Amino acid sequence: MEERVARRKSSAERRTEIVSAAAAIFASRGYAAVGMRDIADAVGIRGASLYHHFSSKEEILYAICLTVTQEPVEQNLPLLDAPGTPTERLTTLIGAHIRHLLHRRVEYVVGQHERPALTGEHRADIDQYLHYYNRRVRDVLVAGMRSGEFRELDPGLAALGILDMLNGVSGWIRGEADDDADDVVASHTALVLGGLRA
Amino acid sequence: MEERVARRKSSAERRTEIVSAAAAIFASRGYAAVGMRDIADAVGIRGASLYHHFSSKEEILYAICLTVTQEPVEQNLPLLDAPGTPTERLTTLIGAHIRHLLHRRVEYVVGQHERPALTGEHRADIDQYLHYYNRRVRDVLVAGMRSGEFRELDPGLAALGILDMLNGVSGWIRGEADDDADDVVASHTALVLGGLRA
DNA sequence: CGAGAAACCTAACGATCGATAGGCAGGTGG
DNA sequence: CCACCTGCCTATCGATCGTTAGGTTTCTCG
Repeated sequence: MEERVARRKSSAERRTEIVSAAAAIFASRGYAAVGMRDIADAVGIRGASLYHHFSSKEEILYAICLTVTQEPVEQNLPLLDAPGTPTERLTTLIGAHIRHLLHRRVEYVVGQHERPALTGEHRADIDQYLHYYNRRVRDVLVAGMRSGEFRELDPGLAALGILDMLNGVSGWIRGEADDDADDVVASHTALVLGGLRA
Repeated sequence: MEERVARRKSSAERRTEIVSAAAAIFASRGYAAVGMRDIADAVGIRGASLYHHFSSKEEILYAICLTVTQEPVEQNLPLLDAPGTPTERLTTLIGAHIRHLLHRRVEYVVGQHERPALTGEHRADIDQYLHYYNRRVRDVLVAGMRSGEFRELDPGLAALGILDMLNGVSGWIRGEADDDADDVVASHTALVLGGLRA
């Protein structure tokens, strides 16, 4: 038996533990319907003790939202700078986006549903990441239209439509393994690039 | 001056007034963060008086969710039964879907964000409408694949992707006039049917 | 015009919320 | 070994929540 006396956790450990536990509860019951005591119960401490790690409930929500806006900007967007045609770069991005979303599924659900609950400053921060991500996707569409690979569509509307389709995956996908993503990545990539028409 | 003494409103008028006022507040601040007194203020009555029209706060949310699930089933889906090729019928549906969404924009925002807050029975009702709508869209995709108009894709995944893209419009569209929808309908229809590729 | 229904009111309930104050214990560096 | 910091505790605050009880005003219809 590897059982030990419950070791005291470091601050960094607790923070990530609280964030992921809160994300799971927020995702299933909604941000405002969850109390600090509910979050505390999930990690085995008392409600008031949460304030040693976060200064408010909204700070926890902010941390969750950051992982689904800052991380994609820092991890997915560099793929758009790699060499290759716009088609190849967009294909790579779609795969990375869906796989990241699968990896942080509950956080995406919270981020998409509870953003209006953020404070002004925090809300502005998150919106800035989202807006930048959107702009970079639009830019690769513009590049593809210039090169003649893509049809002439309104690049802003197309980028919004594509991202809505990708982010919507978090609402219905089951499973968390990378294998579970393969079908969705293949289908959505084909749909975005070629549409339904035979 | 047409100003009259404030006339007492009929029950039916008040109900729709409450629902649309509540939808607007729920959309901007979130369901759980809004109190019955906030809704009452918006229609010029006291918090307790709301209970003469709805038996609970959740009943108001349920009424909002119904308008964005029942109405599309009853108004949009019959278009799929009209004569025409799958391409024509899907095109018609996309236009009707986006225009209905534009007409009930705030209600869509609430319906997509606050569905988890519904009670078991009400939640099941709403999910049933959504599931049926999804199935009918998938069916027209299957019909198109059989006729050779559409490529061979997983029809379930494609239907989910297309509906995510259409419903996502409620998150960023501005304006409520039918003219504002024309560009979005044209762009999204082209994207779904033909994809990005030239 | 009068009676009853309908719409709305004031007042208040128990519960629960986010957050604070102050104390206790266990791990750590001098 | 002791002082200290840190992670967590108990206890509690004031505010606000959804909802109910019971009275008052306005409309409607015979």
